[in-house]
Amino acid sequence: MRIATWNVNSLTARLQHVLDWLIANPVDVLCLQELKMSDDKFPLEVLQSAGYHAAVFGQKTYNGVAILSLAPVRDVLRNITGFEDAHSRVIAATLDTPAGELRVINGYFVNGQEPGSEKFAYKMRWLDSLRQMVRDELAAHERLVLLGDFNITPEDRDSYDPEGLRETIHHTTEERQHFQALIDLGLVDGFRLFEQPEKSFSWWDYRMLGYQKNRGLRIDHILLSQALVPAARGCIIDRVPRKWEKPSDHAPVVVDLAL
DNA sequence: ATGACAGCGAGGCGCTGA
Repeated sequence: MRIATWNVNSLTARLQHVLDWLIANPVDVLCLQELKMSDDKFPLEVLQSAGYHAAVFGQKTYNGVAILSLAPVRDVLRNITGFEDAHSRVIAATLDTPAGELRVINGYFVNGQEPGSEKFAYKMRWLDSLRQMVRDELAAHERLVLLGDFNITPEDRDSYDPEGLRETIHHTTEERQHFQALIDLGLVDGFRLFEQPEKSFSWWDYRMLGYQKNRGLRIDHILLSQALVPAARGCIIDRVPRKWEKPSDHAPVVVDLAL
């Protein structure tokens, strides 16, 4: 089965891209971030017509996440257990596969704006709470995927300018320690299980011809629990829709699992 | 230090994103 994550930067603005991409890439699961719409605006019928079930956690204007799945979803959780959050940033669900159940946690991680800011402090608190939730989820679900827009470059090679951007947002030691702490729970970066081209990124700034110059960051990730690693067959970033007219600034990331 | 894009909700620009 194939599982994908894509920050669409408004599902209203990107619905046709999502539908077109799904026709070309009929993945089993597509996790979306930055819906920027309330639940009542979610285009459930058109996605059902495309064959997908959906679990949605929307929000007007900002944030919002959803899990689309060919298989029905159950045991849906919204936001981080035990963490009061005004933002809709996390949705978790269980799917049944031929090989057994699979837990999926889809996150739109906090941006953080600038180290030292109140938003950065919120990002750190949010990451602390997320880690506790993932720890508990892993204890309950051996086969688990944590994916989404992490807003963290795990390593220097995940940035177009690691020296110039050192200790700026997405590049700080603190953020990278949080990423590593998630890995230390027993997760593996699916993308790095496989040989990848240098300068592989998943986001490019709209400004200053960022995409054309490949000035990007790899901040969208798919982490696999140890039990899933033997099933991993590949992981790619699909840059194709980033070249479409009026694109999201993020590209989809797709993992192929032999499940 | 600032702005460059884009989307949103206003409301004829400001906020946020990364």
